[in-house]
Amino acid sequence: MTIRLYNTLTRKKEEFIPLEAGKVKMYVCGPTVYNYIHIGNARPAIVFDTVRRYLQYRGFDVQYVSNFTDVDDKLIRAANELGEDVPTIAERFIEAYFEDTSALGCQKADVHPRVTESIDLIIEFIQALIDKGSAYESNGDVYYRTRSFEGYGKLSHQSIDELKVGARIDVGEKKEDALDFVLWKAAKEGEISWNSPWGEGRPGWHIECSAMARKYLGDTIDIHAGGQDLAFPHHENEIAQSEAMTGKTFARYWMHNGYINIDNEKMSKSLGNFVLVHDIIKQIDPQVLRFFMLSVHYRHPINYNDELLGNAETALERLTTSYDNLKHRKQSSTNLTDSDQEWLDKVRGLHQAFLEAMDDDFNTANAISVLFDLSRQANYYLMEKHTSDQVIDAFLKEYEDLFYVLGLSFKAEGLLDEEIEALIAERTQARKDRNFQLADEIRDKLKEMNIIVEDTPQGIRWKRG
RNA sequence: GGCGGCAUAGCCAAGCGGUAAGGCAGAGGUCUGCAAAACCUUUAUCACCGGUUCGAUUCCGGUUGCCGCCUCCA
Repeated sequence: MTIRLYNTLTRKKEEFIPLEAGKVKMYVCGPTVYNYIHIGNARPAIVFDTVRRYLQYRGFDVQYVSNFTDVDDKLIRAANELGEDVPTIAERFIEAYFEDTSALGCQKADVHPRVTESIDLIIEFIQALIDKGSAYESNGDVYYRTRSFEGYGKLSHQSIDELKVGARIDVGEKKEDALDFVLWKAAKEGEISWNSPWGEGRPGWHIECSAMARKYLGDTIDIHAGGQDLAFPHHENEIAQSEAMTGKTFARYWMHNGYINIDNEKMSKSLGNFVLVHDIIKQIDPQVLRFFMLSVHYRHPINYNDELLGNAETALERLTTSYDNLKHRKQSSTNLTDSDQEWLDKVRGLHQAFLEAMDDDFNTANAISVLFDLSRQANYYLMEKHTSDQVIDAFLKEYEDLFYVLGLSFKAEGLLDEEIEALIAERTQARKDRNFQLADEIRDKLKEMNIIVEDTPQGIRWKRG
């Protein structure tokens, strides 16, 4: 079995073969840290975290790098508006980024390089491009000579002349050609800046990824990923910079995730429909957001609204309830019986189905449907009079493995305090006495205390509401 | 104008040559002291028109309707 993934470069699903057997070098474009991340930023974080987890699960040693753009126009503007300096704002939102993505089940990258910590590197990179004739200085700015790169447009599949139609030249820019893009921006009065061979200034946006990817992952990386909108011009420019620099293929597989719409409209500031992760996870379990995003194939657009999120919550509960019920039943399960082998085979079959789904371009939608198959089988099994530890454990382990790969987890229910224990005992006695009125009163009382009790043939089962 | 994507049940969403996975919602039922959980039953001529094929939701062409990129953007 091999993993196949859709490569934007070739517009085909390709078999994934890393450059170096068993190792994957992966670079994911990170956020510009001038605000809390919105759910659109969360999608690549979640999707590519899942890709990483799956590759690791399949035995690859994954080196995962994701940058922070901690200086640019948006940050400078935010700094001016808030009356703070750029580093302060960047630091605050980098911390917030880690909080938010961690709540969403995303693991930290192996390296999170920042532009402001990579200035020397970037300057060297730009200088090398100038030396090779790929870039030129102009009034303190440095531009990339786009037409000098033969393959320009190969990722977005546009010819350079068609692109020219949409290219723009800002007032004050001194480009040789409309398609040229900036590598180094001369500082305006009072702006945060660094000294360079071309005077005070700061890096342009695209150069940072080329420089940092190369430093941490080498000349050629396996997977380069980001939002769909980054394909052009950002990724196209990265290719031009990096390949002009090294003469080697920059990234072998390009992955791009689709957009999120809010009530069928693009999220935008002008519409005022931005949903920040920071806000939404106060209202819902962050896992629900993750589950919701993974329930759609990563390349397709997702529509977001409260109702859909609510559906996802109910759906996820179906899985966690099934898991909890298995755990509860384990207390009364016994030894292996003759028919158990059949169940173990079923679990194994579902495991294979999960791998097949994920091998096919990380089809998490199908992978999740396998989880529902697993819950159905588990629920069937729980209908049996006798259950064995071995089968229950197999189901539990399968749940845990698959949840882990998708970055989901089960809540630990913890222990009950004495008061609640006593109430449950009292209710059990009341039911034994067939005093159902009292039993129901206690059940209501527990419910008010956020404890839901359920009666099963194996005794009381409780969960937090 | 150029490049690309999408159109599947009330809603969401897989499938992409052999007459439609899964979830949510709805209806009916089983189980239960009542519930809950669970299980069973039930809901689709796959936008439209042509073509290729023994056979198309799935491939090709066209039509219509949405959407994205080409400019900062996940």
